[in-house]
Amino acid sequence: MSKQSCIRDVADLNQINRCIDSINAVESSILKLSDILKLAGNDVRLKILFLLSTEEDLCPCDLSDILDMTVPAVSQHLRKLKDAGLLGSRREGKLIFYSLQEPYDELLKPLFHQIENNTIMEVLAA
Amino acid sequence: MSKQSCIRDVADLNQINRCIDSINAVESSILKLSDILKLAGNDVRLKILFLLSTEEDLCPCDLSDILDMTVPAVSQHLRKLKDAGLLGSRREGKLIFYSLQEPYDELLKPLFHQIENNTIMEVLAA
DNA sequence: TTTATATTTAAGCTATCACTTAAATAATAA
DNA sequence: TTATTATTTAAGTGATAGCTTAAATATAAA
Repeated sequence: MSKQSCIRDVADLNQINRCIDSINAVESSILKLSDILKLAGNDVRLKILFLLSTEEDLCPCDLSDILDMTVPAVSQHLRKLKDAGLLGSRREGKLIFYSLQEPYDELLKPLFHQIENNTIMEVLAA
Repeated sequence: MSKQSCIRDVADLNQINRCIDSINAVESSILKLSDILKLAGNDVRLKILFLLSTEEDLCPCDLSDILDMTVPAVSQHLRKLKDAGLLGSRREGKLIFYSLQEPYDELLKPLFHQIENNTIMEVLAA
């Protein structure tokens, strides 16, 4: 309210206050979800997440081949996903295998479902 | 394959080729979805989308009050969402009302569901 | 130990993001 | 017309993203 305010007399104050309350009630969820979506909102990372939704686990070296990117570039994406808790990792000798963490699997499933069914492209066409 | 290749002999070439094929099959869907998620991966825009999933429509002036932001800042977010086709707009005199476009409503519904149920925060706690 | 492999980290660079303020545009009212 | 209100657009700025290359770290094999 501080910076400015709608001054037109047709403004629906009920609606505005309802919206303010609505946002207040979910503020922290929104912040958390937008952080997750920010990570998923990059084609390289979305590919990694998508692959790990079906593959048990993958190492940076594999992903570098699959995505046709340098290993450091892949590694830096993996780090972000791991820092946010979306991925876990396990060492096996010289290799480090990354896998999708359970709860995020659930969260992302509906989106991946749309990818596999190419529903997204239908949306695009509409 | 160009830049480098896994040279370890334990590399699962079957898995790598399966992944390459898998990504190729959904490449365009991934690109489209990551663009959408990039837009949703910002707390201001996610709030706008969330509000418009329940409110019929809202104008920049209302959103400026609700989100406590300057009108130009709101307007620039709305522009991005509209350019991507997530929002539509309708003029009514001096006011311009933005609303969520149908197919994206469907796409985002599962995410908003998680917000409303605070499932996200449970994930966070896990 | 030395060597090789896998991965991470660091530094640098360009592009993009999200805001700010000021100016431009559009519609209405006086 | 002029003035007011709603919105957009534009220019400028500091912060961040995502890559590159080079160097550091970690494990295992010779």
